[in-house]
Order: sequence, then C-alpha cells, then structure tokens
Amino acid sequence: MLNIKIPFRKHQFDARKEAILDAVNSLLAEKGFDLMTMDDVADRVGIAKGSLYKHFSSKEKLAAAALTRLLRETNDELDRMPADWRAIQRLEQILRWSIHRRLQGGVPFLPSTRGALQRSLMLSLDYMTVAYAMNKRFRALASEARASGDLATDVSDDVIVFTLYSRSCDPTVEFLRQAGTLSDEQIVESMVAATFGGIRAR
Amino acid sequence: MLNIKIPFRKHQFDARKEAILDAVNSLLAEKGFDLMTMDDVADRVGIAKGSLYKHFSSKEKLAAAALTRLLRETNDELDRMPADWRAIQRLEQILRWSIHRRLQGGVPFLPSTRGALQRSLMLSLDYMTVAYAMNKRFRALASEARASGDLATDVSDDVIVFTLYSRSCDPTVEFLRQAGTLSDEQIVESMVAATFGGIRAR
DNA sequence: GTCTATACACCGATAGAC
DNA sequence: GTCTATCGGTGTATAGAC
Repeated sequence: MLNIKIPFRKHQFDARKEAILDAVNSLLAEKGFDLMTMDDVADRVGIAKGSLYKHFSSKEKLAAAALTRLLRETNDELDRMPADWRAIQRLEQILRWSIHRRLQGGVPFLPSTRGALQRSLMLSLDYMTVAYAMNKRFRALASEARASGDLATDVSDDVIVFTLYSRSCDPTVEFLRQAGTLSDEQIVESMVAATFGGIRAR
Repeated sequence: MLNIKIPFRKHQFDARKEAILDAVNSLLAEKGFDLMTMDDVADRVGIAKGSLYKHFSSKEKLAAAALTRLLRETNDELDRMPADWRAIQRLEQILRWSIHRRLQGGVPFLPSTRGALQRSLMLSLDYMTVAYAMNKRFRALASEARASGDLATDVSDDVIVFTLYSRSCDPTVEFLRQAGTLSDEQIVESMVAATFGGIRAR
C-alpha cells in the first residue's frame, strides 16, 4: 500500500507545482519579473511564501521554470501543425498562436536583455536546451521560407526570427486592447497582417 | 550686480537639471524604470542622492520629466521635416529617427502599461499635454497617408499609430545589435523595411 | 542647495515549530 | 512539507548640519 501512496503524493506535489507555474505565468504577464513578488505568487496559489521554496530555490529559478514550460508549449504547437503546410504558413500560425495566448493572459512579458533573470536563464540547462531547440526550428523555417521565395528580400533571417520573437511581447497588443475598438480576433489578425504584410499599401 | 548673479545661479540650476535628465535617459535605456535606483542617478550625475530631491520630488516625477523632454524632441523632429514631404514619408522618417536615437543610447525603454510610473504619467499635466499633442499629429499623418492611398487597407489607423509607438521600443533592436551581423545603419533600415513593407515577399 | 545620516517599508530567503 | 516569524539587504524619501 505504500507503493500506491507514494505516487499519489508525488502526483499532488506535481499538481501544486503546475499551479504555481500557472500563477507565475499570469503574474509575469501582469507585472513583469521585477514587480512580481514571491508574496504575490504565494497569495495567488494560496500557500505560504516559505512553501514556495520547497519547490523552487529562488525567484529566478521559478521564472525560468515558467518560461521553460512556455517554450515547450510553443514547440508542441509547432508539432501540431499539418504536415503539408509551407514554412511561411507555419511562421504565420505560430505568431497567431502566440498573440492569441497572450490575449488570454497566459503569455509573459519581455525578458529584458539585462538583469538577474537573464543571467539565471543562461545558467539553466533546461531553459537553454529548449530555447536552443526552438531557435533552431525557427531558423530552419526561415531559410525554408526564403528558399521558396516567400520572404522579403530586404530583411535578413536574423530580422525575421527576432521580429517574430518580439511580436510575442509587442505592447501594441495592450494598446489595442485598451483602445477597445477591435475584438480579440481582430487584434490578432491586425498584428499578423501588419507583421507579415507591413503597414504600407501594397 | 545682484540682478546678474541671480540669473547666473538659475542658469547653473537649470544646467544641472538637464544633466540629471541626461543621466536618467541613459539609465532608463540601460535598466528600465524599475531597476533604475536614485543612487544610480546620483552617482552618474556626481551629486548626493538627497540633492536630487531638490529638483524632483519623486522617482516617478523624475522619469516623467525625462520622458516629457523626449516627446518634445520628437515633436521638434517632426517640425524639422521639409514642408513638401508626404505623410507616409514623415511617418517613415520619424521611425527612422527614433531607432537611430535609441541605438545611440538616448531613447528609453518600454513604459509598462501598469505600475506606479504609468499612474504618475497620467497625473502629470506637462507629460499629458505633450503626449496628447504628439498623438494628435500622428493621427493626422495617418489619416492623411490613408487618404493618399499609402497605407495598407487591412490595418486600422489605431494599429498604424500604436505600431509606430511600439517600434520605438522594440527589443528586436537589442537582439540585432547583440547578434552583431548588421551595422547600426543596417539595423535602422531593416526595422523600417520590416515595419512598413512587412517580412513577407511582395 | 549640497552634503551625511537615517527613518521606514518592502522583498528575497531562511529558521524552526508542528 | 506547510506554516509563522524573522533576518539581512536594499531602495525611496526625509532630517538636519553646514
């Protein structure tokens, strides 16, 4: 009976861990890393602050775990796409998915290129592994799309990849939501149209 | 002789005020509002922290003054443009100017839509006045450009204006600079090309 | 007005009882 | 493993001497 109870407890433990990451994800979206406090996280999950440290040894590790999970989900979304889609189609869809998730409150902020978090991310093997894998896939899609003649000739692959990363945390989304003139679906399509087609008349 | 010395002192005072704003601008660009401390500012200017409060009564007021000066300069840049330029040309040039300034370290970060700073900005008459004026000019340019058929039909004026705001603090710039494959001038032109022409082949 | 010193609050992390 | 209580450090803002 002990070999039944142990897996059960472990299940409980993992479930709480997921709940913590959910809270962190939404808090990162709301306030960003610097303004998010461990008290915020503990309050939202409904546990004591001290208990958080039984799961994650620091605030940076906590955020790294949340971001790692997010990157994994992005990879999963890429896996789910139909096999016959063109590269340009996949790139467009992954942006659409990102903005959609963000509007639902699940996708975080821009991790600033400086500061303690960035340093901690670099030291996280989990994070770096999945980040490297995702980056590789994006670059492959970019060069495939370029080979098919689907990408603008006056922007390099670097610009393509970084632009798509950045659009995931573009404040335009917040502005448009606050303006209130567009539905969520219209916001997503406007952003995709502006990113891929530009804002100048064609 | 007193009426000579008083304006001189006032001149000294104002000069120091400008020096403080310079320091704040570069610090905001480097670390953002949350991570910037009053000690940082005082150290960079070379004065004591307490003295800062003789010029600005709070950290938020300090940042608001720096951002207000930046918006004024943006307005000045719009004023400097040749009278015969088309609206689309002006919009393109103001983006080019923004990114150029940012690469030189003078343009701040993304002011997050939440937090103490945003609240303080809303209460600042100076900031709101110049922000409102600039917004008005941008909207006028957008609708003029649209009337001329120079803007994409599938993005609204809201999207045009907010997109240009957001491109001024787009992390793509940081990424490209870190990648090191493009010169500053190439970064500016890539961003302008990607924003106005999009990343999809035309 | 500029300095030094300090009050006051907040936050990350830890200790120790249960 | 969860809780309460607290330490140590940092940051904004102020007080008071000069």
